[in-house]
Amino acid sequence: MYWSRLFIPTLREDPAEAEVASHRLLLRAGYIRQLAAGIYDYLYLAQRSMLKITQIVREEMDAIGGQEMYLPALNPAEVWQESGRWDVMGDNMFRLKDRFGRALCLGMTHEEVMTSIARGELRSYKQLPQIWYQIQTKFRDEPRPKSGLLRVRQFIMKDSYTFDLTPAGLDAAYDKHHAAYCKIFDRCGLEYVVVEAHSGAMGGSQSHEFMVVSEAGEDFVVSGKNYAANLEKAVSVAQPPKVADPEGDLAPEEFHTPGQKTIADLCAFTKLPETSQMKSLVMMADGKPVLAVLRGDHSLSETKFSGALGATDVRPAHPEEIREWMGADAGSLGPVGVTKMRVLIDEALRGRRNLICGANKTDYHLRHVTPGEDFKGEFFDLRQAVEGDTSVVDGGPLKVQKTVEIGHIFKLGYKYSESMGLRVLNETGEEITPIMGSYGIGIERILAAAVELYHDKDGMVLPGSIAPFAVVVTPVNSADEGQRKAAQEIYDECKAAGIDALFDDRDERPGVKFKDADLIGIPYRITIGKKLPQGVVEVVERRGRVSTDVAVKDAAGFVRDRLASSAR
RNA sequence: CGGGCCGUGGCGCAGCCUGGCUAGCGCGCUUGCUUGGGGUGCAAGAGGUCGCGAGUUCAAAUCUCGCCGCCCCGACCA
Repeated sequence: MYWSRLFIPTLREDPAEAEVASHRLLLRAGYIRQLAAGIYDYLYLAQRSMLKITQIVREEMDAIGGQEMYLPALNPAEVWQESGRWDVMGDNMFRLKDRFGRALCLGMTHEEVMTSIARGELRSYKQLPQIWYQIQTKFRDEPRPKSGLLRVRQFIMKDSYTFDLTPAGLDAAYDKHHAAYCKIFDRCGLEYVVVEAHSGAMGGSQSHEFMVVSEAGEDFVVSGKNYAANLEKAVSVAQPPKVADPEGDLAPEEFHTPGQKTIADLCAFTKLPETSQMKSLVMMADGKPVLAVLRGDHSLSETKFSGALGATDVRPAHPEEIREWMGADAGSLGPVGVTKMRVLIDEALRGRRNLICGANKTDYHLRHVTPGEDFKGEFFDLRQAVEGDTSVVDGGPLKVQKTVEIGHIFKLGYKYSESMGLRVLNETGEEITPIMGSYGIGIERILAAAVELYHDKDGMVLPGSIAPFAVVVTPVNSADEGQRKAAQEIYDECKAAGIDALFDDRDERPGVKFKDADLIGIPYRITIGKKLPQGVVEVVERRGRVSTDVAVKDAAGFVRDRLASSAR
């Protein structure tokens, strides 16, 4: 392609509204433009990258026996009502009506539609297993779109769905996807971690997330040498208390704490660290109050909490509810004497003695409170892991990092096949319900995550497999006929060698061409300049800016070999 | 949905507080010359309903009210 004929609107300055690196660079390098909050135009360069990414995804999905389809983004309400998700999805679902007033929505994911196909067509065990996938646009009315392509309202997803006869079959399909995802992200040149995750509104049992560590991310991952998990789900060993508990069977004792509301206040007031305090949180679980008691320096994992209760809808109680149930305001709450609700105690408080907590009387607290003795409750692991905890696997240190989710795999179980009536006959002629899995990859998140991982002050440093072009051929002086001619020849040879090449034939100063090539992140640049009379050109690798002099006739071959060796 | 910032040629910004004359600056864009290894230099140009609507005033980019949009923090999040 000839750059002078292309639409690559690079900007000299950073766009004001872009904060995270990938957003700033994708705009500046002319990959994308914004149409509205969370809605982007993918211009030529972005589209080229996306096509390369989707091609990798397609190849690896096909390699595990996936069959590509293309389903409607416009869905009738009925299938979503059948699964129950018409209500569950709430405001996150874009909804509309057709001219006859029929309810429709824009698909957020396609379990329902895939299941409707399956139940209409699959009749026999002989037809299973199946792996069906598509690469298609999804719509989610995010409350707060942000960070460029990282959190948007319309995006492209590879979503696949598996139908199996048995749980063992699902395990195999799940493992195939796990392996395929690793290959996909490896080929895209990403560094990522795979973590245990919770399955949220998808339903189902087991789930893993594929995460790229980045400050621009919004999901937290806890990881150590032999362990990695989503923050909401991670289990860990808490740091020991900073101060040993007072010994003996001391009775709870009320003391006046005017204006001391937060744990930090109490630490200062009592001269005891956070680990000697207990915090009490009133939660509403499926409409009923439940008290959660945690160590002062820990916070509640709502995922673990709802899991412990088997509850589906969990939220913090409102101030009025707290007053109604506890007779005191948040800031003076405690578990002693609480009888009207279940009390859940975090495991980190097991065996502790004579701690401090609220007295359920505004401006009063209790000291010498022992869990299990001075108040009763059920012990569960309820807390979020924190930096400084140690691993339950090997005792090693754990860290908490921000990450971007690029893929997610779920064992769905029978949720959709059951609710939507998918059945096949088995070998003995009995009706059985197939078991399902679902698996997603965010296509533009791969691009955005790659930019987050690989950039420098001059622009993107994209992996060759997903860069919009593999090489740019740059004559330094466009007025120099010899340089131009040699550049054209090298460009032609690159094309003949099957390299995705770009010819910078613009009548620009060399600085402009170099800056633009750096900005848009093309992995290799062949510079034709002052060494041409000696029959030499330079091949500059964007990553690391390594420059190699090569003979004109060897330039295309050199780049081809470098690309081949860096693949995978 | 709560809190905060912002909205002025394509991009980045100044002007607004303290109302006043042809609304400025840098970059980009067009034309000509020039230059040619890291965003050349000179010259001449084009391009703006100052987000929208009401109000105050002799007079509004500037003051007041309402609305819209966007970004950031939080809530939320397959």
